[in-house]
Amino acid sequence: MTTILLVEDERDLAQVILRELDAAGYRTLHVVDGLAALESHACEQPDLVILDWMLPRLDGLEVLRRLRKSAPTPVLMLTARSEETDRIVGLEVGADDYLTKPFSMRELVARVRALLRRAELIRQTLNADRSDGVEVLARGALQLDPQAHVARLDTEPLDLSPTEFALLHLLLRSPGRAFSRAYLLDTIWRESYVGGDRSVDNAVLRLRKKLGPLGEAIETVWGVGYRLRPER
Amino acid sequence: MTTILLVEDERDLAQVILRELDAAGYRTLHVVDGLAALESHACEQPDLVILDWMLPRLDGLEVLRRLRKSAPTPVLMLTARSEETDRIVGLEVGADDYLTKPFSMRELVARVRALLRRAELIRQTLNADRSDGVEVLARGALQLDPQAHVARLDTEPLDLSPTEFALLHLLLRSPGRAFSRAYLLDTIWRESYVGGDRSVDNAVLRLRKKLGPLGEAIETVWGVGYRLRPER
DNA sequence: CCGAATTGTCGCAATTTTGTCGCAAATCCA
DNA sequence: TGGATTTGCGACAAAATTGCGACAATTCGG
Repeated sequence: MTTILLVEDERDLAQVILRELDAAGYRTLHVVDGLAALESHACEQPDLVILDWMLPRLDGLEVLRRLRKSAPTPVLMLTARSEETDRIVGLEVGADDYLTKPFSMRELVARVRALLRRAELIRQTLNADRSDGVEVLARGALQLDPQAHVARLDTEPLDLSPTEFALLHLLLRSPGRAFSRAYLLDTIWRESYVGGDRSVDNAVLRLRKKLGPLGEAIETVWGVGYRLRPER
Repeated sequence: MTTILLVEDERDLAQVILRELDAAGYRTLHVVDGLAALESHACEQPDLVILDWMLPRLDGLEVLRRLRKSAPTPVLMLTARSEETDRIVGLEVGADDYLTKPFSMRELVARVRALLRRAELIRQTLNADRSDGVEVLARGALQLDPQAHVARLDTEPLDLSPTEFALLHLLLRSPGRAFSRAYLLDTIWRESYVGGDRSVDNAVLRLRKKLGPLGEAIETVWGVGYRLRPER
């Protein structure tokens, strides 16, 4: 059976989430701090981890970092509102998805399903192309090091804004995949009160400019969004 | 057009909100009590509901509970209290977001937009769920990758419009099955089925052209619609 | 508190897509 | 075969989407 590990210290919220996942047919585990999370993960090998950002003993970011070193288990992070910087940092460390509090149970379950499905697909296709968020990504003369938070073009460092960096990182993580504007807004922007579709356009515009000739590798998928053209 | 149902008994506040939503380009409906809310929701099927917590005749929480039994319409709750317990109870029943009074119109509109966006995203995800939307489909030299949103003919990418892509995707998902024009309009054109049958014809026409020789694989089912001829 | 960097918004032009119409061609049915 | 339907298809206009510059709001150091 599919097992989900919930790492959440707010008891009330945790109760609600557990009941919901249970009802959705998943086996659930629950721990309330970061160290326990690592232990439980090592010993139970859950199929997915739901991880709160703020935790006693070891915060969510650090937990995520360490998880990533041991296994590719998909991670859904829970963050409180307006932790924008943290969010982008989290993306770079390799969380697979985010939910901003407050969120509905309906949405949580939907995301869990989506993540599990994606993980399954990756397992099936043996897609080695999947990055675990800490490895250096490259495409042609372009290179991106998530840990160092540096992108280079022909060894020349690119001066990217946080948004541009996150966008490029996301695109590089899945070359060839088309991202809808809605998905990008939900993944990179995340704050509910910002951004219409035009914001995405502009972010892409600015990134394309900074990438110079390689900017053309970011293709427009008409009526949908954008995609990084795979390396031949 | 996107329709929003506002359930709010304070007339003054309601006026302000309605004006704002109107200015933002949404179609608005307004009722002042819980029972009317359920009726209106059943009959108008709005895309989003803004629901006050305290209402005459049937309180917001109960309305929410009943709404959830009938439809997944996203709900934004307005509440005067900000206690943790209320938040938890609300989330459990399935509210999608909260606003605590007083709030700014700017924020309200932003949240509305975000909720609608997210609802669209969830709809997409669930849709993909139902129809194996992530597997690469193929038929002869033709290949379609839903994730990348790319179709190829002999490894050569085809430049398809959104409608053409959706149509080809649908056909490839069920080779041999005949689709009526009515069904296609309902499935691909969705609510915007302003188009008549001729729109379908044209979409097929354009798709056939772009498919070249393989265009003939899309057969006309006289008096009904179209079908993709199965591979031998 | 001031300047620089970042980012959201707006407007307009350019591009692409899509619905409609008219007529020819094909199909069906008696 | 002949007439009634239905479909194929080119052309055009309307609508939708995107590119992109300009500007404003915001943030962040110093």
